[in-house]
Amino acid sequence: MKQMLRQVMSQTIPVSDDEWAAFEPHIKIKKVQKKNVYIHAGNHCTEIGLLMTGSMRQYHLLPDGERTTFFFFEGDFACDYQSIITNQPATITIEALEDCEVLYFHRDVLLRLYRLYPTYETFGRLIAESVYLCAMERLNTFILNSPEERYRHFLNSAESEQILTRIPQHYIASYLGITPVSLSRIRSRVSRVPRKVAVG
Amino acid sequence: MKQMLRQVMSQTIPVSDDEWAAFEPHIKIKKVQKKNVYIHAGNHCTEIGLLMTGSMRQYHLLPDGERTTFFFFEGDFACDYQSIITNQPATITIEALEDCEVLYFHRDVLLRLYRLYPTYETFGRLIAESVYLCAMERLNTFILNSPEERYRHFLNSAESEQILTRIPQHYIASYLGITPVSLSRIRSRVSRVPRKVAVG
DNA sequence: CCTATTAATTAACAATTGTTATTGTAAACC
DNA sequence: GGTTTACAATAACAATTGTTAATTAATAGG
Repeated sequence: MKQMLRQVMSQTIPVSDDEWAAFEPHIKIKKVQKKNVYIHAGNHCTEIGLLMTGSMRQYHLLPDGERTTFFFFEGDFACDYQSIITNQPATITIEALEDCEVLYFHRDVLLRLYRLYPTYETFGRLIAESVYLCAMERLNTFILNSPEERYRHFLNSAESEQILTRIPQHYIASYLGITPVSLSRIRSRVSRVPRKVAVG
Repeated sequence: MKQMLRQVMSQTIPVSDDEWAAFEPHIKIKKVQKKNVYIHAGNHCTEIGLLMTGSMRQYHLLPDGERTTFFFFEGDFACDYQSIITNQPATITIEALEDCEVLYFHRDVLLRLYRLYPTYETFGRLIAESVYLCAMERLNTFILNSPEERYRHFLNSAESEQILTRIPQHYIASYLGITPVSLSRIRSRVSRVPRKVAVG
């Protein structure tokens, strides 16, 4: 079971047996039932979870409702990474959309491993870098594209596969930064006209 | 002169004398004149520059024009960090808005230091984390706020000080994800009405 | 100092999105 | 199975932004 975490980490950097031995005892397992909250906004996020089964939704609570900002599936690390980094209270809430099984460990375990093993420090850097790349890609779709372009872009992305089949549409709309009504309109527009292209 | 780089790095993590000695010889200086391009989109970005004097603008080239996505001032690291991380061609262009002096070093120098000194590896992680935090903060203003709210948010941010005094408004508009015309309208709206608040 | 160029404001109109409400559909629960 | 609840599609209207163009202001160069 815990080997799954080692395997996921190995996709980033190989972990030797003794490096793993220093980590393995600190890994725990929990279940989060559908509709239950895994990370609470306002609390300090101290644990990092690897989603084994199920799916989760991340959202911000605003004066006028919630905005969904991310989805987690099998093999994803679920946490408020900003809270992990800064040790400030979480600004987002993560809730289970399906029954979930989570491997998790305490933030401090990772910080200790950073100091003890160069491999983990490198792992930490590579994770931070890859998470940065994801953030920039997402940021760019907001800065460079209109909502309709963003939806088309989303359809062509690798992530859309899972999301389209497992996530309700109004959460997807929120994730794309628009209202459910607007997404529905865009969808009907997109299905009628393949693409708007300048013609010479 | 080069000590300035050491000082900037020390804000993140202290660098010992011999760690610095391994780095210092690889640091070079160049000048970039106003309106000249420092990083070219399409080229591999292999150098990381620390801006000593002057200011720069980062932008994407799109079919229908350019979108300004960042500004650099004294003490900022100027590079296409995505290109540095992935070793893929740069997607952004960086040009000098004022005459600039830049301390710079090759990407490979940093990668070698990562392997040789844990301190630099840790530095690399902390930089990646802090750059991630910036990206997320910016992303959130796009996801959670309307253009007008984004402008108000920008006015209250620390970065706005420098930007408002040294950057032309149409670049700021682009940076906020709107047209110059729209920013002008928002400004006149904002100056007339302090804020739109729900009243009971 | 004057001119040429670039930037910012304003206005009018088009296009898109947000908002609210209604209808139809699907899922969940008893 | 029938009811309730949640979800998606559609329509009508308001609000905001994009677009184009004209005017004014500021800047740069000779």
